[in-house]
Amino acid sequence: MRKSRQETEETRKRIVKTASETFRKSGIAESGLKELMQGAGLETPGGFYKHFGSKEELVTEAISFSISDVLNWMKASIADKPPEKTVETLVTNYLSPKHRDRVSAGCTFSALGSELRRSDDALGNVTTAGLNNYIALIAKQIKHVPPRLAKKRATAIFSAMVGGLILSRVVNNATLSNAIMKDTREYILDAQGPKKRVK
Amino acid sequence: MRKSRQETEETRKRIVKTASETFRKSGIAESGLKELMQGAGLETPGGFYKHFGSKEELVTEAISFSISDVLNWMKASIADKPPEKTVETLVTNYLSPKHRDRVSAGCTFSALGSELRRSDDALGNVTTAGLNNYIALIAKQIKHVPPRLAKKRATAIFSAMVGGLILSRVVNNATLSNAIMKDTREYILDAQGPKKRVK
DNA sequence: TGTACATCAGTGAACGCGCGTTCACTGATGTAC
DNA sequence: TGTACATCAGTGAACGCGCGTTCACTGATGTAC
Repeated sequence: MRKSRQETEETRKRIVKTASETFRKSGIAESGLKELMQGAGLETPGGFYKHFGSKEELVTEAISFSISDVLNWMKASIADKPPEKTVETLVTNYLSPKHRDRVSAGCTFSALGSELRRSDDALGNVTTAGLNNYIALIAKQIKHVPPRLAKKRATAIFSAMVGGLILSRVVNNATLSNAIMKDTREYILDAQGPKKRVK
Repeated sequence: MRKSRQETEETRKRIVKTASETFRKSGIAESGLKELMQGAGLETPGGFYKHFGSKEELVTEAISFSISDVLNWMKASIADKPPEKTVETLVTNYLSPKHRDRVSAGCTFSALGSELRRSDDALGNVTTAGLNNYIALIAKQIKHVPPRLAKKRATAIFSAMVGGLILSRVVNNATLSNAIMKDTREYILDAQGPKKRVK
């Protein structure tokens, strides 16, 4: 039952997309190929190897996809905002119950941060390049500050965003979870905001 | 070859300690019982069930142990410091190459953050209670500010610490890794410090 | 205090299970003329 | 444009492997008298 070139290409894309969502939701080691292939609409895991050489190869591609996907989502979210509101929009959307509760469509670093540490070279390059893009996007929104300092601040802000989201998901308690997001959001926006802060 | 009560107790403690280190280093799913038992000095995995009912039970106890252990390490690190230096000490030690490179002895939230999300009730309670203790410890160091605000700030600061450490470990590039820690450290201490900040 | 028996920590082999991967096969698609 | 053949996406069963867990067994430790 050979498939047309277009169908083959679509299947491949579906496998990558499904994998990127399943990995974020359940973890990489916990996501089996059988499950991934069924999620992509295939009956059996055997067909996987017509598209990829190994699971590791899919992991690299799926992580790369999800990192780009979320970056595009961030860019789109600020496209129609006035320049002085873009940092606030990025931070508020990131540290929101909606993002927290949609792990499978959310930020890769928050979803898989502690697993990506144990990655091979190819995947390490993908995550490193991806992180640089996120930092650069945030840095570009920080005005009235030299670019070097903007980048340093953007790095710290993204650290707080990732840590806040991870902790809000670890916790057993809805009130605490919301408080973590709110406190982190306000901390960033307060430090960032136009009003003076003393001490 | 029955063991004495004291030996049995020591073996149990060794299993918990080894497991807490191996989990942090390699992940929970990736750490097999055979490996854990050998790390604790036992020949075979069979003896495990004389100490624990299941792997899940050990996971809960090992995570609980490592969370307390790191909290004690933090408390000890500031015991001999003047009050106005304790926040700086906590942040600087946490966001340091030494901590980054010693995953197996380091903070549980940074080492396993994205895996702890998928935990059962018992483990969820342990991590939630643990996180509250970390936040309380930091909050107690923030002087000249009402306790409610100190707790909010401590929450955000710990988010930044965890996120910064995780990102510094994900990255492939030593320079970037060090920059993430430095930028996050300075961001926190600058917002926290005694000198005025405008904008 | 000494002896007889019960307990149980740890061994080592085995269990079923799901994993990633391989492979013979099918039959629609693509290619050559 | 039509026909004959080659290609290959996907199926389904099987592979070896390591997982968590179970269990009969051993022999030193603990208990009872």
